[in-house]
Amino acid sequence: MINELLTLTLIQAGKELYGQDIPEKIIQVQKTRPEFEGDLTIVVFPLLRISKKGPEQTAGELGNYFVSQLENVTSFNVIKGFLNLTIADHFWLNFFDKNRKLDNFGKNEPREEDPVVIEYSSPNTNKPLHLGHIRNNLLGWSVSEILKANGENVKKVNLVNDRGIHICKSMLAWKKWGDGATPASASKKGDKLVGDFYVLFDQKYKEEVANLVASGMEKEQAEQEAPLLVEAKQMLKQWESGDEQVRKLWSEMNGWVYEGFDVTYKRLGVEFDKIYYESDTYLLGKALVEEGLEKRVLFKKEDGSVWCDLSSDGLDEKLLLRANGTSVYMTQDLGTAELRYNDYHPRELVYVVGNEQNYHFEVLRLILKKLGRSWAENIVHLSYGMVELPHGKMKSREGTVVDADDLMDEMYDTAKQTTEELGKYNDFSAEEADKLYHMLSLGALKYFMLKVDPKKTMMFNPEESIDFNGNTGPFIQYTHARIRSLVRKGEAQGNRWSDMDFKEIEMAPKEKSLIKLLYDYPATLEQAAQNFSPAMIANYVYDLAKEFNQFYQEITILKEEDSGKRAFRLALSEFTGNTIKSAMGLLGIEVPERM
RNA sequence: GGCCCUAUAGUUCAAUGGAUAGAAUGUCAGAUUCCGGUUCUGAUGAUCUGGGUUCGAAUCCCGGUAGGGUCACCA
Repeated sequence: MINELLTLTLIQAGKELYGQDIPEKIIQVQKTRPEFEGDLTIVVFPLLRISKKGPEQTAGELGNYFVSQLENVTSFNVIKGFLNLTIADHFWLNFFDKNRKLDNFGKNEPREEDPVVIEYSSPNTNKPLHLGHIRNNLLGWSVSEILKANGENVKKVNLVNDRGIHICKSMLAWKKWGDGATPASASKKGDKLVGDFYVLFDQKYKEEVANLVASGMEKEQAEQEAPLLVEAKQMLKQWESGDEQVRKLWSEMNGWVYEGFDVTYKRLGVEFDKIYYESDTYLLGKALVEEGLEKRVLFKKEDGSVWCDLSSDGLDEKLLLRANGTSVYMTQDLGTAELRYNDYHPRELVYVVGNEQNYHFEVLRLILKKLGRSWAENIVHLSYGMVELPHGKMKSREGTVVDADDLMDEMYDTAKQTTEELGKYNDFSAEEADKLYHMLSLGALKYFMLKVDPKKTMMFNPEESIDFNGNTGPFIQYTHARIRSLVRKGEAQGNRWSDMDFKEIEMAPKEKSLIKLLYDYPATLEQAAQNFSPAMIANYVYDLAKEFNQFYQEITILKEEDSGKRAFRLALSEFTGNTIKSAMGLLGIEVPERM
């Protein structure tokens, strides 16, 4: 890497010119802004205390040193405190030649080490997946791929919340009013069917509460004592005590939900190495609570409930077991974390969970530490922002929830319509066309959601998300298709470039800037991995596509008369296309050969 | 109210403490003897507010304003 070389040389310069050690921290090597001459820039302001001279003079002395010491630095210029270095063409061409044919350009070989376990998706089984889950799933999947590409040993896991009062509500509604309906009989996805009964429960429950209030009961009491809720709670108890009838219905309805989820997951293109179910793990947390009581990390109140006192950490008391001995969310999560640690001994346990649960994870880590689990420090909460709609938050009561399947359907239709209007490839078979529309619609959706910094709340505008112009997935997919078309034509024309040597070629400015951008891919990938940020990849690949389009617009390729230049440009195009494909792949986005 | 997070062109997003804050979209004006016009070029337009630290602040610190999250024997 040229940056490291420059850094080392600068340290050497500090010794030779000023007799001092330059701390690496204060060295800043950055890309030269396009409006200035040069390729890489060293900011000299921080070095003034080493040189004890003015910025211009320091930069000048350093510039001379670089040129005299490094063959790859051909010239320099100084503007204010910025030392702009020009890197030799043969350096860029050498990079180009060495990397253009690699199929793993920018990626690292897998390292043999303890895994990074990434939990994402984590659905409840009482309702279908919606827009919020989509951000979660896309993020989790993409971050996993980015870490893998960076050489990490990654395990993707899902934690399904398959037990609790919520699923009992759906079950109860189904028993009362379902009339034996199944996904097959209702012609409905299983998750949708179960979700419908959850909604139905809520309606009927509210009616009951309203009636009770009308007959004179206090609202609070009515909410507690409504027969439906009492019955649902009863059902939960039956579930916990292993009642055969309840368990049977529970398995059956959850089975429907999983079939439905599988369809959505498959369409989204996500998958998992292992799926945990809370029904299997919720008891483990109780063992940890026992341990905590013995170690006096936790305490029991008079009513039998168990708590953790976190006031010395600036937080409140946290409930871990209810007075009736049943476990809560935190209890389950403690157990799941321990199980997962035992399963994998991971270097890092990453949880892709919305930022509304920041407090939860702070507490989780604290309690595990108090229990003496040193690996609690390896818990990383990849906390992402909420997805908002132009008219505010999604609210199920107001019917503004954007359903995942519906959204993908709409995007598919738009992709189809847009492509048909252009009418370029009417020779596609129905099957090919279907595949293309799928590719484009998911490309638009995934790119739209992943290009935003995960930490930030994002605005989801359905109309803009299916746009095909500007900073969008289809724009990049189009660029790729165009490159592939170019390459095919280049080959058909009889050009051959794979074994050619381009070290002596003279680069046009647009060619050089494209190569320089390609050079950035490995470092970008590394940064994206460090920051768990698919957005960095998305922004990079957009820049790359744009840079290519400028090159393409400005420079003749197939009609270039010099066969060497023609081959070089085709090779550069092919390399760019491959890098676009690679980067988009990390976002879970496929790119077409034709569109 | 306590704690946490956020605030950048009309809008949606960028910017390891570094040069004149970049894109997209919108609006206006242009480009094709061409290799795919879902492209390219130009114009327009922004750091919430007041202090502080620094050679240098959108970025770090303090106060204010506005918005969001969270503080359940829900998950």
